Amino acid sequence: MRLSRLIGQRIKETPRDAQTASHIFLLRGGYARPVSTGIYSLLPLGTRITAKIEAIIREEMNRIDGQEVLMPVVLPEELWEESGRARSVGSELLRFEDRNGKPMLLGMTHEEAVVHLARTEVNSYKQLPFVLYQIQTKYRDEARPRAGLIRVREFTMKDAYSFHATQDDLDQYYERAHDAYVRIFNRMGMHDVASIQSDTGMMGGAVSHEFMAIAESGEDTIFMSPKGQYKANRDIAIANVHFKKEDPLPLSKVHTPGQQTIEEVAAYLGKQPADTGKAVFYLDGDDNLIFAMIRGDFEVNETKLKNYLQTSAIRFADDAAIRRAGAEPGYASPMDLDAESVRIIVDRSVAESSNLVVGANEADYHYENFNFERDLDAGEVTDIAVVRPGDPCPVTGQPLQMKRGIEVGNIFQLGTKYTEPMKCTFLDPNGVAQPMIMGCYGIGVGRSMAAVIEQSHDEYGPIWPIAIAPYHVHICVLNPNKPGVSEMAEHLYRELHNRGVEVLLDDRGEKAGFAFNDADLIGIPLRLIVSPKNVAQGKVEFKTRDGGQREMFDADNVVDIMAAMVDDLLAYSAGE
RNA sequence: CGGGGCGUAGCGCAGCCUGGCUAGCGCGACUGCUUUGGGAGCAGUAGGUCGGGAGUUCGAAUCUCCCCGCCCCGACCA
Repeated sequence: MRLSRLIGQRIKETPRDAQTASHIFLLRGGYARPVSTGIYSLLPLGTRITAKIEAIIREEMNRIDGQEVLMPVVLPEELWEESGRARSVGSELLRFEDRNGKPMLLGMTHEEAVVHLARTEVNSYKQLPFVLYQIQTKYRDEARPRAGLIRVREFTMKDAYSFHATQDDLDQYYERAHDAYVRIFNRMGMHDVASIQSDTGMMGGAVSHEFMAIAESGEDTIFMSPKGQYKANRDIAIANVHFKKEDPLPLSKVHTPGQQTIEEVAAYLGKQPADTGKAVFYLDGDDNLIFAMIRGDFEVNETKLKNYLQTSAIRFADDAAIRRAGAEPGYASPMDLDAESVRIIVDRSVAESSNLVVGANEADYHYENFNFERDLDAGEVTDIAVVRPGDPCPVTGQPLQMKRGIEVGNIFQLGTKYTEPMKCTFLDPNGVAQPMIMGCYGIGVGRSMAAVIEQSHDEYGPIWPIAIAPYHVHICVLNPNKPGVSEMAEHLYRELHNRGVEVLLDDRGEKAGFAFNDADLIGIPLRLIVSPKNVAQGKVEFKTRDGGQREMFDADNVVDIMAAMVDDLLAYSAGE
């Protein structure tokens, strides 16, 4: 490709709307353009990169017995009524009617569609297991798209679905899929990807992992032990905090005028937040009141609480609801509550600590020396705490580290969540109909491209790993009008192309600085520089985008050298 | 959905508070000449419903109201 013909302007100045590295460089380098909030067109460079990412994914999915299919983006709502998700998924799902008034929707994920396929094509245990995957557009009406391609509304996703006769078979395939994912992200050139335990959310199912590209701009928070023996999303992370048990002191009511927050009460009584108990009231989807109690120095993890309560949505309760249960906002106590109208959930931090300050259910009063076992004969004890950086790892006991990550892939064991309601069954050897057991496996393609930039860039632009770079070699031509220069450049361009090397030729004759800066922004890993000075000496200058190598090659053998180098690098990154 | 910011040429911005002639600047684009190893110089050219609508006014980019769009934080998120 000649740069003079390439569509997609480089932009010198940082666009006002872009903040993160990938967003800035995807716009500045001419890879992608915004069309609407969270909706982008890919320009030729971006399209080449995503095509290479998709090719890697295809190879690896085929290697683990995936069969590629293509399911529709537009689906009838009735299919989602069968699974129950027409009701359970909210406004993220874009719904509309076709010309006949039939309810339709845009697929945000394709469990229903693939189950529809599976049940029509497969009916015997002899056909199991099998794996279908597609690389297809998804639409989610995100409440808040952000950071360029990292969180968008319309996006390309590889989604795979496996179908099994037994849980054991699913377990085995799940491991293979996990290994394939590790290979895929390695081959893309992501150098820091963690597979972590995660919440299963609306997908349902029991076991799941998220693949997180570690990056400051990531929107997920991860806790991990220093050597990675334990890794989990903050939503479900646990810590092995030891709480101090002391001899219970007598319960006593103290006057705490105007002191409502944990900080105020602790300071007023000369104590630490860790010496207090915090009351947080929630309402679940059916407006049932939940009293969550946790030690004052912790926060309630709403995901853990939701999972424990087996409810899909909770929200903070208003003061009126709190008073109806007999509690006093700001001074709420777990004691003396109407156990009929409120469900009391007590975090381990409260149950296993002693002599805490808690509310007295009376304005301007607290109790000192609350002890759960002695003073409360109600409540369910569980872990509803948000892990904090430095809390002890549940596996090693070492301080947990907090990191940010971009979720580039995930894998779920769905079980029969979809196959049962949608009657996707097979006949087992005994002739008995059984629901198929399912797993699903996703990778965000555009998000992966953005994640690679987040992990691999400098102040000038992206530094593409060769496996997904839009081209392998970038030829900068300086002073093409001087004798022999453009001839040399055209010769290299032609010969490298004939050797199967993908070459971008900057034939514009721009000033050196201009050409180099564009080359940096395009980020192709290998660069050749053809200039009058080099041509006169029969040389071609070589350098790598990351600055690691810089060398003069003889013009006579530069084609051989470069072709071999590209082959070696590609083979290496493919793990061969 | 809550909070904040922004909308003037392809991009980045000034002008707005305190209304006033043909709405400016830098970059980019186009033409010509000169230049050529880290974003060149000179000369010239094109490019604008000042986000949209209504209102106030002799007069609105500027003031008022309504709407729309975009970005950031939060809520939410397979």
